[in-house]
Amino acid sequence: MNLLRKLNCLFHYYPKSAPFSSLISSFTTHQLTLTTFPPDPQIVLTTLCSNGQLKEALIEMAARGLEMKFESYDMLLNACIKKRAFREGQRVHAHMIKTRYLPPVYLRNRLIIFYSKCDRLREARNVLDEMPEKDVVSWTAMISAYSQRGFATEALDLFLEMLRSGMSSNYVTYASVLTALSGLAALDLGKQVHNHVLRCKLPFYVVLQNSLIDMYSKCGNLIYSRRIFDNMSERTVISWNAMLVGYSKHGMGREVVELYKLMRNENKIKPDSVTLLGVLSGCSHGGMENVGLEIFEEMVNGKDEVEPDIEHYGCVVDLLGRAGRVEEAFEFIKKMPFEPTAALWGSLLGACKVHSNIEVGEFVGHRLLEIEPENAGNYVILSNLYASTGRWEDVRMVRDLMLKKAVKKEPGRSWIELDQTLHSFHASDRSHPRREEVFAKMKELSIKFKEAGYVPDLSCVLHDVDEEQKEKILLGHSEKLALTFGLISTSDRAPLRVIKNLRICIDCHNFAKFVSKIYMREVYLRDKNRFHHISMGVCSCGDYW
DNA sequence: ATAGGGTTAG
Repeated sequence: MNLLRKLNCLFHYYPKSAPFSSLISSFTTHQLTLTTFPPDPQIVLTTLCSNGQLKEALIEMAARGLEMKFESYDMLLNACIKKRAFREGQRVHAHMIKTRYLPPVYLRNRLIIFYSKCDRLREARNVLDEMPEKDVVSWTAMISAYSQRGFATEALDLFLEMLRSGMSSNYVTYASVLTALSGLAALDLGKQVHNHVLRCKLPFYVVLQNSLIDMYSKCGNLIYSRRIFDNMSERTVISWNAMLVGYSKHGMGREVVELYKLMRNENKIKPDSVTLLGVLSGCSHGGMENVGLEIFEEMVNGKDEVEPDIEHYGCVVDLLGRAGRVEEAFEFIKKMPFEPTAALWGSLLGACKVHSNIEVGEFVGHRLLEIEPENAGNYVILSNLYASTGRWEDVRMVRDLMLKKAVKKEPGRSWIELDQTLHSFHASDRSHPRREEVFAKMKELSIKFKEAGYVPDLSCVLHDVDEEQKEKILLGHSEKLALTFGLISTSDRAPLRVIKNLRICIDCHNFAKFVSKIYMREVYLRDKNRFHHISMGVCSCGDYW
């Protein structure tokens, strides 16, 4: 330990670019008083790696050529993982190949983890595919890499491949698979995995329980989440956060605040930054502005509490905006101790749209187009704002700007799970085997709903086409297709659960209300941000989202 | 060389 520190001090006397081995030989002659010289090369590497001196460590690696060992590679890779140093890690990998070193499973797993932490999933997958033998960690590391980055189908495919190969899973594998299912909101599949986990009679793992809480809430079944939460004999802050965020995403402000109070009263687990994000956004989505503002006030004044960071300030902008206090939100942004981010302006712009505040909205919108010109959503909201106040020339101006900048919108997709199968639709999708039935039903619904008072909101269509064409485009929106498909494929009164990868459009939201009212269906719509629970024509989001 | 891979937020 002392030696390490001494070695480290010595290094600073030499130019950093000098090859390491020459450096050592040069000072061994002067420093004979030091205890164990020449130093063990492993200790040299250890020191460099633990100091994060990657460049020097790589020079040492090159100098050692074939003498690199398991421990040396392990050390280097771990340092690269910690620093997310892609280039450096790649050189370590290349060194193994060049020296014909055959890494054992453990080291190959480190390579998979290294590549996936650097966001290089293809490289990670190559390592996995080339492994002569894999263990449970190899598979799990890759599955979780996919799940965490939103590649849910790839994660599931790989999980199936793992099962087929005869490898058995453990609780970490299940937790990763559940994350993938949360992303897809595949409730039935999630339940199946849950059942399987129960049958396996695994011991109690908090991590696994946490991912079950999250899976059920993201699949729209909060009752199950709460049941798991209540039955836990031991909880971590993540358990509380998962439950709080679940209520928040479902717009259940009262439950959020209640659970938060329970957490404070129990006084066993300390809230963290994520807890407060969940509570504040829960108050915002759940229509409890004043409670949220009070909690934020406590954060600002508190002593050993969580210190508010920019995202907490963002929640307050949301809170004020929702309450229609748009000017106040604007002033709040100007006074914050942080530089406002695009996301923060975006939330204010959303509030301006909902409350038709053209003065603030115009300023914020143009500001946003400057700092985030690649985000299509900004153009759409600003254009909708202009449309809602009849400023058609400005609508055209924004649309032209959007065309000029050629911003690409992530294609909207919606899906619905029936009999453990996900049926996915994009706008005006004609690929589904039952498309004819779906389109026939859509026409019927359009007429029926109009009689009941549905007015298509043409301002949701940005294309410059005539009204009839606009209505056609509107009717082809993916969430309407998925809803209609659900309606014709399930029994009367069965609830419908539709998921959309983007935020839901106002017209589709309204359309879903008519579905719920006229067909007496509970409609659960999950969009990018939150859940909409629509019942008898009324939505839990209070029409603000 | 018997661990590592894992859960919440956006």
